[in-house]
Amino acid sequence: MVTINNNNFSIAQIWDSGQCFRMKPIGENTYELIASGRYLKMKEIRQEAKIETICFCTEDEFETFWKHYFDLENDYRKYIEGIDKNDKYLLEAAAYGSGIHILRQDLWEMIISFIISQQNNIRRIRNIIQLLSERYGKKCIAEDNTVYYTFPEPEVLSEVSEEELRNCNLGYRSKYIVKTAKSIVEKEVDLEKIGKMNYIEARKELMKLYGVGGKVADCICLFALHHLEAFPIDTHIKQVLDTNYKQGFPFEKYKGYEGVIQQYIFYFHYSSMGKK
DNA sequence: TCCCAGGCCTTGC
DNA sequence: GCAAGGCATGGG
Repeated sequence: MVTINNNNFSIAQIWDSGQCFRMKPIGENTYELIASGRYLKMKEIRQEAKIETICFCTEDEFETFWKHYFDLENDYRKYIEGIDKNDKYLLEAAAYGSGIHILRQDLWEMIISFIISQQNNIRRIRNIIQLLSERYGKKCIAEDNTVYYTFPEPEVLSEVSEEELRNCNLGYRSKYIVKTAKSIVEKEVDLEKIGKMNYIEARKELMKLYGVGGKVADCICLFALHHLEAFPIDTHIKQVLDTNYKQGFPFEKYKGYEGVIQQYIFYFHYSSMGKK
């Protein structure tokens, strides 16, 4: 068991902000998470402004994997402190989501997850990914005997027919996934190389995948490759920019961490919509 | 019933 | 190069 003492880290907010589709609440302030074949149970304890997060894993597993995964070496206070003091909307958004971190999720999993995300809502995306994992992932048993399923490998999805995949409620996205899985297995698009590219190169390379456009590529860059300068513009962000930043959003003020700012805005706006 | 959800692809100009 | 239309499915 490991305890994180960090007031700018809230597993509840990270779950709620919809950047990770394989996290879910399993009890009061308690969440489970499946990432890169691992299972983690976490509990968030709040006392006034203090946040403690308990991770039910060994010190070794925390140090070698989860710490980096949650980007805990990074102090997010600097991002919030860097916000324009005259920007009331952004100040409020960042205060609301001050516990958000940008996770370092698996590249392949983010590619498929955000292909699924298009024209879709977060609850439905989660259900689809759960179905995919149950049907095409590996069944595993955690130390506390919880059964969980890993995210399906590219080789597996590349062999599934488009028609069969449709049974996971993927709709028209089914063909995107089969084609994308094939181009990755055949290394037309090389994930290892993408991992070493900068933001601009990686984004361009990802857009070679069938079903990956600019917005999805930006999400992959942000949530898997940790290119914090990526600023995905989806329907929520577009609404905010159109109503609160009619003169244009001041990207130049947040150079290098535009994506963190994006997440504060997304979470704030998304929460205000009553979360469909 | 219509509209929308973390858009993208194809077509037509 | 760019604006329209189509696309699966479920929930409000």
